[in-house]
Amino acid sequence: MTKQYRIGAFSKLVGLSAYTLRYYEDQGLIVAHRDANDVRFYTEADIRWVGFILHLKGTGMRLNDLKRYVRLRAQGDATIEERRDMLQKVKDDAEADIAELQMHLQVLGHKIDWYDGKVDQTIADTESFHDYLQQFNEQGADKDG
Amino acid sequence: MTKQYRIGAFSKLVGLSAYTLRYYEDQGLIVAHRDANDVRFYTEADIRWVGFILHLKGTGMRLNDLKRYVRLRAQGDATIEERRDMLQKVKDDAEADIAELQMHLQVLGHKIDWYDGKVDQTIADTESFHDYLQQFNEQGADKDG
DNA sequence: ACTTGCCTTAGAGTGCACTTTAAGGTGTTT
DNA sequence: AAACACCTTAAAGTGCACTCTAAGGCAAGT
Repeated sequence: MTKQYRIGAFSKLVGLSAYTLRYYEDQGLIVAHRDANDVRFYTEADIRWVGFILHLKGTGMRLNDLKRYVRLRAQGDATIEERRDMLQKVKDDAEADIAELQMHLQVLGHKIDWYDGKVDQTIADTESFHDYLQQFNEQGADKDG
Repeated sequence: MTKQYRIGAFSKLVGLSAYTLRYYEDQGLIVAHRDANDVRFYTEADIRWVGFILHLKGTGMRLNDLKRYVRLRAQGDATIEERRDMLQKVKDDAEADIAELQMHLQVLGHKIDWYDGKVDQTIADTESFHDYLQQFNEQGADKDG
């Protein structure tokens, strides 16, 4: 009834190489089904599971943590809180990363503006980027990161 | 007059190991000054330069691109536009990364909410995360990412 | 018959950015 | 005199997540 995919087709579907799918299986992240000839096949549910793995990886979760998450999942509902907390930490970390990234981007943006000023002469030839930056730095800035 | 720092002190100041500072110098990213005994020293201006390098690295710029940037910088004002364009690309890429990250984070957030619902019983024991997710997916969603 | 797609294990290779070691040295401080 | 901070070059090691090769073998399609 529900569609089945062998590793080649599944690979294209989820955007991971067949190598990587076997590697993830080795690592215990995925369990493939097998046909009568021991050939792997995957179903719609596996698409969703790999999709979720990719969301987790996409937020910066490491394979080791992913493995722990999968082990907890296998232990059933008793581990729901622990899994929730894992995800919360991943989320908090990712949000901190974004905040830091945006801080760096702000400086980058100023530098680009400064270059634009140099090119169209609205910034004096003699003004250094450091001096130019001061105006965005007037008060309330921390010294580092 | 202006303060000088040897590699150990400078290392603590900028948060890079002495190894890394020498490595960056090898790679042409930094030029250290030398005293009469060939011992490296750094000044306030070097703090600012390393700071800027860290902003660039912080937005995901690779060492190879950083090297190219530094080479262009050494060639003077004629390369300003090229440098501007490099930074713009780094910025655009980083912003795309953030957008993707936030997309992943949204799913993560939903999963956390779903766990919370399981824990306090506001979500039926039988409801799958996939079904739960559908409500945020009503229309206008692309299939992937 | 041959090609294609899949299977196995074990191990090597890749890319990036460091990080450390080895094995010698100089100069300053305690 | 010993400890400490620094210097050199060249090379090896680390961590992560793949990525690929080797060398064998099955099963289905053309």
